[in-house]
Amino acid sequence: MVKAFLKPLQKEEALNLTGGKRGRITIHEVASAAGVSISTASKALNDTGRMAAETRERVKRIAGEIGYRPNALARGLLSKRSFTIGLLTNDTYGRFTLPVMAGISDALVDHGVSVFLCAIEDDPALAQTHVDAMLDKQVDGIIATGKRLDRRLPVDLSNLHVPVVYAFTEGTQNSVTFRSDDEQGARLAVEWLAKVGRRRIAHITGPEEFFSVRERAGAYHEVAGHREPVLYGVWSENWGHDAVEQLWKRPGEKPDALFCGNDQIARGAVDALRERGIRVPQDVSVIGFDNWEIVAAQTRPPLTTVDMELKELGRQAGLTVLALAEGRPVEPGVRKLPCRLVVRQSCGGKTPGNETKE
Amino acid sequence: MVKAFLKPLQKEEALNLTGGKRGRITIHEVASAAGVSISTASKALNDTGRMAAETRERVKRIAGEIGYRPNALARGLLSKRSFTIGLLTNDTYGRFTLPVMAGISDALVDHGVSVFLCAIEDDPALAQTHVDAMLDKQVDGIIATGKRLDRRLPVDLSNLHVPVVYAFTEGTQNSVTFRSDDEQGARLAVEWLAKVGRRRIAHITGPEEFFSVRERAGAYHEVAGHREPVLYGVWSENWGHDAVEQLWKRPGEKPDALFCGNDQIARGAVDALRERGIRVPQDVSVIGFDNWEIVAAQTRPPLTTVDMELKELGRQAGLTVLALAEGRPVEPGVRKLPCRLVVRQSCGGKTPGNETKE
DNA sequence: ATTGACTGAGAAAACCTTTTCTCACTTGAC
DNA sequence: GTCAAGTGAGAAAAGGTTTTCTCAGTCAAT
Repeated sequence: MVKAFLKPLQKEEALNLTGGKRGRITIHEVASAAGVSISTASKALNDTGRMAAETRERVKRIAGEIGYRPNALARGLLSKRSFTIGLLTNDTYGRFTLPVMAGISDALVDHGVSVFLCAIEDDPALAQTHVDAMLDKQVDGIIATGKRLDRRLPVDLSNLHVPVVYAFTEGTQNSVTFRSDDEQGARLAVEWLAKVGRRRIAHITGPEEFFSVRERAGAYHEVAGHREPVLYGVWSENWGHDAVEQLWKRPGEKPDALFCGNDQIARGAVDALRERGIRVPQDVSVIGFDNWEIVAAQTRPPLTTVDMELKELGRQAGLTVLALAEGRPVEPGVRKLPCRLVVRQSCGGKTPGNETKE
Repeated sequence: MVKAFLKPLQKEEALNLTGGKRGRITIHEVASAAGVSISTASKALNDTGRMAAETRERVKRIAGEIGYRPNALARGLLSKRSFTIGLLTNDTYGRFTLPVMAGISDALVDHGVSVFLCAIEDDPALAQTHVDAMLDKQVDGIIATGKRLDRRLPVDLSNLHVPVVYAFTEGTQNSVTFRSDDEQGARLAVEWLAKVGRRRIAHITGPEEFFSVRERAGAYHEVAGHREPVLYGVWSENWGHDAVEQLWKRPGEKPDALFCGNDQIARGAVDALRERGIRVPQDVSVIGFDNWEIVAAQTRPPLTTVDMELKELGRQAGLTVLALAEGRPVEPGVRKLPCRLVVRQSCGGKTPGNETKE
């Protein structure tokens, strides 16, 4: 590769950019190129004020020609709007944060809003540092997101003077919180199993102290109708594997379907069934939760599962924080967004094409 | 939940914040509270200028008491430094981006730098929109990252007037690019297999058009010494599974070790071996690549694999873009960062404790 | 010819900091 | 008692933009 230092290169760049004058093109350049004052230039570009249509057009044309772009810092200083929001998350691995982030970005990019992503582990000091940095940079709002519905971020966001929206994490009093409707999602799963003809549905899931685990288990009991005990455990493939061992060692009738608390558990269960020579989906149907592509789509057979629509959740959180930033009224409270069933092959039933979204 | 609208709530907040005067506390408030001019206040807070030690202390104390925080927009307008950088990625799933992001953030948070995350799918228009938005916001620099070493992002960053650093994606002439040393990583893997006593090592990997696939295969040939053909395929568990079928259907001696191009392939291979009644690691050692925890740690047995140290890569990219932003000279070129072997159980050999980092 | 309304455009203030320049005052030396 | 040097602190400009205010000029109506 080349040996030259980068410093001189930058100088070259600066040179061929504005022909000697350092820095970016400002509205002053536009004004003088168009032969008007900066106030007129500003008004022309923003479609405000009064002026001859010809003048307005000329200014706009020239601005376009010389590649003028307004300095958002200067604009923000005056308007008190930075067109920037902060996304705070303690989900290091990004399983939940990334889809949420994608949704936020998707919803806000058209409004010219950019997103600061701040991954605070579970470190209160780090979290505070990031929040302070964001506030210093005059973010228009903050979205807090996490990996668990029933846990708070390790930082208090309740008395900031910018709006805060919570997504997939527990919010404060009088805040706006978006979360998935786990009850409805679980119902979707169990109803699907019933629809494909299953009657003896077992439920293998995560730790009972998770709120969403209890909600899903509640819906399971309600829909399945029987009093089959729920197998609580951890969120791992190993647990799914072990739970199947337990179930099949028990005397009496075996289940003909497994509703698993997440895709990893489902995957472990599928593996255990195969090891026992039980066919999925012919002998037993297995359904997961999360639609974590990397797990659900790669399992053999690919998992039918419940998608929490996190991207949509992010989209709505983004639009809401924007609304609050613009002073539009928003009703506080918890908003539950419906889940969606993704049919693949692990339950049998009709598979309407390739159901993998995005 | 409560029925009240959020609008009046915000007003309340604004009220108890500065006692009637809307908005944040500025240096004016500090100055008048301390009985000095704003210039003196500024100099006191920034440890510049000359003044009585007592004055400086008093200003600082009062600033702390009333909770003054300088407005980064105003500061940036003047200093032409926004303490903000942009991270551009086309890795929607975040497998590579998240660790890189974590490293960047980790390295820069102490310098007061925040990071805009922009996920451009592979959409040139979206990418341009995001780049423009970042430039408008006066980012001090941009880091481009991707999911493939030998592919460019769908946007030209070569003539920006802010520094650009490439991480885990192909850069332009005279740029700074950070990437993992796949050759060294592959050598690490094969040498480890040799060290645990394996001699007939096969290599199952991804598509040959990937640069990193060719590099790893090259190192494999070199270290393994023999002319065993490489099995090229795709990055999926299914391929790992199928490749084992192929290998074991072939006449002649079977391999006693598999070096897999990524963890997913390794996982598929382990599954296939188990189905054939071959024990891992007693009969065959399997090693992966990527150290994707979710795959590597959940496989039974957990995979020994190669970690590309993406977080460190991000850290260095962050520090480099910062250096460039501050005008410090940086030698252009491609920097290869060494990989690290993560020993779990799929190869046998000694397992020095729990080797999962972070 | 005078008024009134309207039009097009510029001057200046404001946003919040930092930095340079200036100035009044003190002190020590001759 | 004058001068030079040094000290502490404030005034003002700058950064790029938006917005309000002002003003000169035009035109139609009286």
